[in-house]
Amino acid sequence: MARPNEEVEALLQEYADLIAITGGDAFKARAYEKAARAIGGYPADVSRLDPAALREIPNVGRSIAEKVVEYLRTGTVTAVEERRATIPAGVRQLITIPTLGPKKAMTLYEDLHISSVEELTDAIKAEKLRDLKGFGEKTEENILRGIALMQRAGERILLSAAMDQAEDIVGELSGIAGCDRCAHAGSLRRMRETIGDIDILVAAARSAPFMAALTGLPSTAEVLAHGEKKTSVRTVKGLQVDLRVVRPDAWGAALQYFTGSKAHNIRTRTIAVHAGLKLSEYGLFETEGGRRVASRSEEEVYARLGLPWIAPTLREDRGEIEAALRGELPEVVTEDDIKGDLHTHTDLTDGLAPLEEMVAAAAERGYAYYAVTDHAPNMYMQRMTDEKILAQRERVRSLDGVHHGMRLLHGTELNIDPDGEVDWPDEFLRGFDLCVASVHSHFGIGRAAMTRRLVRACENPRVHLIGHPTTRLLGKRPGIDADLDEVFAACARTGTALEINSQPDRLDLGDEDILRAKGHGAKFAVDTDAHSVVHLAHLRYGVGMAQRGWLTPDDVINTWPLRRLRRFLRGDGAA
DNA sequence: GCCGTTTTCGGCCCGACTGTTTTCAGTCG
Repeated sequence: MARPNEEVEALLQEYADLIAITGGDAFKARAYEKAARAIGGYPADVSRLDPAALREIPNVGRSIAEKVVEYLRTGTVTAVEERRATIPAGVRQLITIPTLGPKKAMTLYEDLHISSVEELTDAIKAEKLRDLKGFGEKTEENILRGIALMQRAGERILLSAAMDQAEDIVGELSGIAGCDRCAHAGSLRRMRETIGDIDILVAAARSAPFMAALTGLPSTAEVLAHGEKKTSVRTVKGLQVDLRVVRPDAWGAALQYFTGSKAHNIRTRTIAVHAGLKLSEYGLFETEGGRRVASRSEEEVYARLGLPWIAPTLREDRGEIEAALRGELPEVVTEDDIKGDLHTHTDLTDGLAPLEEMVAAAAERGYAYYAVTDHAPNMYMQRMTDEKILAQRERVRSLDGVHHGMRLLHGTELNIDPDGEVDWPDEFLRGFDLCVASVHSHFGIGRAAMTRRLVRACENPRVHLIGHPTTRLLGKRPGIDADLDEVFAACARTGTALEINSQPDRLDLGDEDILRAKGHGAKFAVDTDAHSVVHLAHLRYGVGMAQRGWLTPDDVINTWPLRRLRRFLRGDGAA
């Protein structure tokens, strides 16, 4: 099951949505939203907290603490159930469509009895919406575009959500007697940004206990297939899970088989055929006579094909086979290589945790350095001022080196306006150790203007790093329209790094863009953009993207020792 | 509903954009 904090977060968020849709007090809805985020980002497991400790969480008071306790004890909350009963679940689905909020959703339900995305699509096609007050042709177009975007994401879910579910299942199966090995494979192991289904592999002499365990999990909603070698289920969240059980001596061949993309596997099997061999999930066999020549480990299988072990994140047939054959496979960056996070927030702006907690948690991760980069004034809602950021700088300086010698960088996340300008004048920006600059609004200014905007930001000598460069939100918002090749070239020319933002719904840059940017000679920073302590652990997903983009530690500035990083930030060439 | 006092109510992230409207509601960050 998901972390209890996340379950509670989802429940409170749903309650907030229901309040908003049914026209309840907007501040009350906001209060539940804030509490939901605070609990989702709270480091301690809420299911282990008593009511008094729950109220220690910011934005959690008596009423919400009681609801959390009720949920943890009974699995439901009466108040939420009552609201649910007043409105079909599909109406809440409607507000996930971009440009469609609670007010419009309620109008659609009350006036046209629309309570699903399908009904909404039909109503638009029948031109029924344009007669409603507040709706028009443009509204219809925007809604249709939003629906199309959601459907293109299809049934795939975010990498992080799939990873959580997979790790729960692997945890369960690993505890069963007779389990020799257990791991996730497939696109999840390759760290694709979204996941269609989860592949789990077990090595064991007997398969039955594992198959039974999977079908019996509380998260299993439906059994799609149930056999000796393979079992498939659908979870309550609608995700398909395929479990394969193989004998321990076939582990490596099975893992290789179930990890590679289809294209990568075709390549490896073809290599086998040319070598007089046959590769399957059970091993690498001689075509003549059928003797098994490799199967125990992936390394053994690849070696017998004349290849080094290839990192799972590279197995997409994007040139990794050729590179391996030439002995030019990159030593991709790993989570262990990352020496610090260069884009993080605190509760001075929209983060959840105070500076001291973020810094302490970062130090626990073993970082050598850590940058605090709260929002600058042009994100008006954050109400940043010169005084506030300078006061924070004093606090940052006082914490420098305090935890395990971890060094602190004081930075900010600037807002790139439509002209490519940023928040503060040059003189004030000089006071920061590090400036991230990001696009947060005006997404539709046109390709030429957007390209110019980003290039100008790169050319600003105070800007070190372009945050979430395309500003895409997976399944919600496409990336900006810009000539990215021109932007990447500007980054390489000016010594401005590109962020690989690890937030699971961003993963921005994505792998294809990373490959292109690397081709231009740009450098990168893998950051979490953490708004709470728990977000710091999202780094793994950004590292996954970096690997899929073939990046080595030398390409990633926050793997570098602080001295080299500082040279880069000062603009001394490519450091 | 939460928070912080000005201790028990009043304020709560605030401005911009879009598409509707004919002066503004809804959505977004």
